[in-house]
Amino acid sequence: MEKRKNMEWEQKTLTSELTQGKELAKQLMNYLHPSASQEKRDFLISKILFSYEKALSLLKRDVGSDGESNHIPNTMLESPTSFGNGSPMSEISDQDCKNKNVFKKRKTMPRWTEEVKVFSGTGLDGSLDDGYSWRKYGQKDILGATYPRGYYRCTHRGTQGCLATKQVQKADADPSTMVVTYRGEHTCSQVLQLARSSALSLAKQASTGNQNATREAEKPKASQEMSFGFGAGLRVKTEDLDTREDDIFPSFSFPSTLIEPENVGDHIFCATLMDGYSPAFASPAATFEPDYLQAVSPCQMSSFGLGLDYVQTSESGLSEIISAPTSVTNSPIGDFGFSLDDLDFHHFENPESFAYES
DNA sequence: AATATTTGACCATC
DNA sequence: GATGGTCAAATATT
Repeated sequence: MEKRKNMEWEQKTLTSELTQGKELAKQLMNYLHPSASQEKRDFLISKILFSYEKALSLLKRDVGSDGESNHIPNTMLESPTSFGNGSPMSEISDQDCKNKNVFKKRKTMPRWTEEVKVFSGTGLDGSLDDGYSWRKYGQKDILGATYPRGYYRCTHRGTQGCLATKQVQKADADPSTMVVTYRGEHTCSQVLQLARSSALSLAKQASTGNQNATREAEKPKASQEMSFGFGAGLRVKTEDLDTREDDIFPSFSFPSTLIEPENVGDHIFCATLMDGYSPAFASPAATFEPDYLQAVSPCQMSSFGLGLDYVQTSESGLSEIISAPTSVTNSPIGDFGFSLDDLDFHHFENPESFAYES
């Protein structure tokens, strides 16, 4: 029924992504000549990467073998056999499904979440923009809570099947504090593409040493929004790390492959921060090279140059406390003027240098 | 069963 | 018409 539909859809998406990756790779072959546009190559490469990351994301979600991923929607748990032929899940027999050991963990740990507490100052409130576009789909008075909880999903759910959602709620104690809980990963290309152009720009500057080369080029909308939303001096704090292995080293879709596990260990903050976002610069070993194009999520961008602490919460999530401590006005974007283009390059080489703010 | 989350229809605004 | 909010009902979770 509903779940079946969902899974069929995911399989379609998976096939589509893989097919697209294949087609893009074919296209790339036509641009292999040195005379061909490097930019086009870069573009194709990053598109291919994205396609595969998205496909992997779907697979992880579906297969989710023990420890590998606990980011499994409950909707996937109840009728695993309804997967079509060829699907990884079709390998799982009915008996397996009845074996509690197989799915027990998933039952108790439904979805992975990321929580963000946003201490917004006056004037920013719930409209605080995290760079993604959301559509509100519900609101509910929560028992014991003073303020209602708003439910949002990614605008690109329909078009790109992005399953990310978030909940926004004012903190009981402090109405000026917003508690934002993120659920699911963004698989939409919105952020990726916005960020890519900027990353490309930066990479070029770095490689050529020409600071002005692409300055005019792209000021990604996302980073501008971020500067608007978070620019008023965000603060994020880290607190109670969950002890569950899966949560400390969450598996993740996007360019998580770029993080070597050992490096993740060294930077739990970064690893968890990037969980759900793009961890391109999470690893201390991650170098930033022109042909190493990666997406930068708005969250990351916001973290560059702005003190951010992130909070891993008990609910297998990541929390982020963002505060606008002082007078906050609805300053226009330009007032903050923050964008990747304005960042010093060393920020990328020393992720930890900007990650914390004690 | 109670509560939380999502859906889907409807409406408003640009 | 595209986009996004509201709200009751349906569904999922605890």
